[in-house]
Amino acid sequence: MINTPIIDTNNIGADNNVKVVTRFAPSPTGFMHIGSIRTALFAYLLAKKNNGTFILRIEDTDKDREVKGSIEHISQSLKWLGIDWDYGPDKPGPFGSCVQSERLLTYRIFAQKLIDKGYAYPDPYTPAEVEEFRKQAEANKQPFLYRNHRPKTFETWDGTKPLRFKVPEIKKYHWYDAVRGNLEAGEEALDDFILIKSDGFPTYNFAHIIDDLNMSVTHILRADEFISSTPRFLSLYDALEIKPPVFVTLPPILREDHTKKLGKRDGAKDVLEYRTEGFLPEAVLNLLALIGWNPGTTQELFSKEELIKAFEIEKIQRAGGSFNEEKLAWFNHQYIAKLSSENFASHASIYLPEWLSTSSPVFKRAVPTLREKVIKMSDVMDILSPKGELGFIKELPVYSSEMLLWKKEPDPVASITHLKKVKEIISGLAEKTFSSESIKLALWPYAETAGKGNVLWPLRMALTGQEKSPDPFVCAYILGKVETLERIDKALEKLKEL
RNA sequence: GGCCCUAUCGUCUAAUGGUUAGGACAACGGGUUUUCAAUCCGUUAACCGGGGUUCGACUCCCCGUAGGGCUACCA
Repeated sequence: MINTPIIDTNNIGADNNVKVVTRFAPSPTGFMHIGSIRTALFAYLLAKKNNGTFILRIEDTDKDREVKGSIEHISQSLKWLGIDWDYGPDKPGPFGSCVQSERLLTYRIFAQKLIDKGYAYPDPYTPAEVEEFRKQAEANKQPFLYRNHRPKTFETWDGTKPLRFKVPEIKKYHWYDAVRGNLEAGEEALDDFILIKSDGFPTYNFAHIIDDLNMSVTHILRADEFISSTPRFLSLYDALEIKPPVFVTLPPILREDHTKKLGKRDGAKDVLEYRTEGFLPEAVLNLLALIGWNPGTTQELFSKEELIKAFEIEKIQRAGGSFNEEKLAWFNHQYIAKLSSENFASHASIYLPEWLSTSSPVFKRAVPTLREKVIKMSDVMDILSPKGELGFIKELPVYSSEMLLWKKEPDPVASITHLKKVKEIISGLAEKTFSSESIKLALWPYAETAGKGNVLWPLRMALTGQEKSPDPFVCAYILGKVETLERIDKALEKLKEL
């Protein structure tokens, strides 16, 4: 028999009066993988789309892997992206704590229930003995199944040995996944897995099921490595006589060459590294949302609110995708372009060199240009560095007088004439209305008659002394009238040397 | 070894039996331009292979192939 979805996978809140509850359940390992964040995002979107509840649950049942400060790290990562939770480590729910290490009693209670039903027993073997069974099976090219070694009679569990689950019925399981459809697995997928470890902590396999039950989770969103273990979960659901939630399996995020899953060693970054590099949360969120999901339209740019509105389980993809930093850069550029001057300044502030503050007039005049050129916020460092496109702002670089001559028509005498005329025109401009537009407007007629290259190249070089820069009008505006005229004077001196 | 999942341009993806296989990033070319960038316009580029089913398959089925995952007192 094939299980059908228990409830409509979308719009449950609206249709069935059942409140959608999703959760993101990371382990505190100190690293927030981009794929984990994608899982969190989808869980969040599904909950919010249905006016449901999103829970952040910390699965800290493995003391060896735990890294101090991880909860703070996880919280910061999610907050940065605007993925906020209704219940979390800082905010217990009606079901109690959202930190598994603080829920040990609950797992004990359910463990006892299983023992009472005859579905759990202490593992009588030493780890070495179990390992031996495993090796034997491997040598015989057989799948290792602990249940083949299940003791005939069960001892009383005193808590010092691992507590194992006794699979109620060995059978082929069929189940429904909201993304993958009908799935199945053979009997070898079932085994007497460990419920509670000898250190008293539950395993993931056990704890997450109890928590999802207690927290009334309706949809489990998770990566596809859990498909294989789903029969185990189902057999546990059976033993506990509870209905499983809706399984929503997300496609994996692979390396760009698709040779393997994107891991730390393949350059997978912690999500907060993107913040450090100057990516906006909107851009990261947008890109992530589009890996493994899309609205079926040609829309690419989505705000968080638009994502919530558009998100549908049916549009989640089955095949694995990859995280493309070039596209992230494009998204980032889009979002930076939309930033107000004030917001741009606050984002840029930490990357600014010491000589430039966000409150300085020069910076304010440079903002539109910076905003246009920056791909990621940290780029402002390069752009403002001595060799950067706006490096000339701090001070006029040393340049040779020959550079003042336009390559196509190198004429010192003409250049002096042009620069003098340019100086005269700029001098006549009012400081109040000094803008790149007004400067261009004033200079343009002369530049057109005398030749744009002849006039504008020497001017740009006089102001910047460098090969690459914005156009001379912008440069003059950013420098201000006084500085502009000073630099032109210097250039005129240099030209006389020729 | 066993079990499971997946397969459209280089990348992210659309298509749910009938399309000139669409969009985006990247690449390339062009317009604009004193330079670089930005911007605008355009071009190149894909149904993993083989069998079925069907009047008709990217779409459904089977077999290969390739990739991924699980096979822990990790999650």
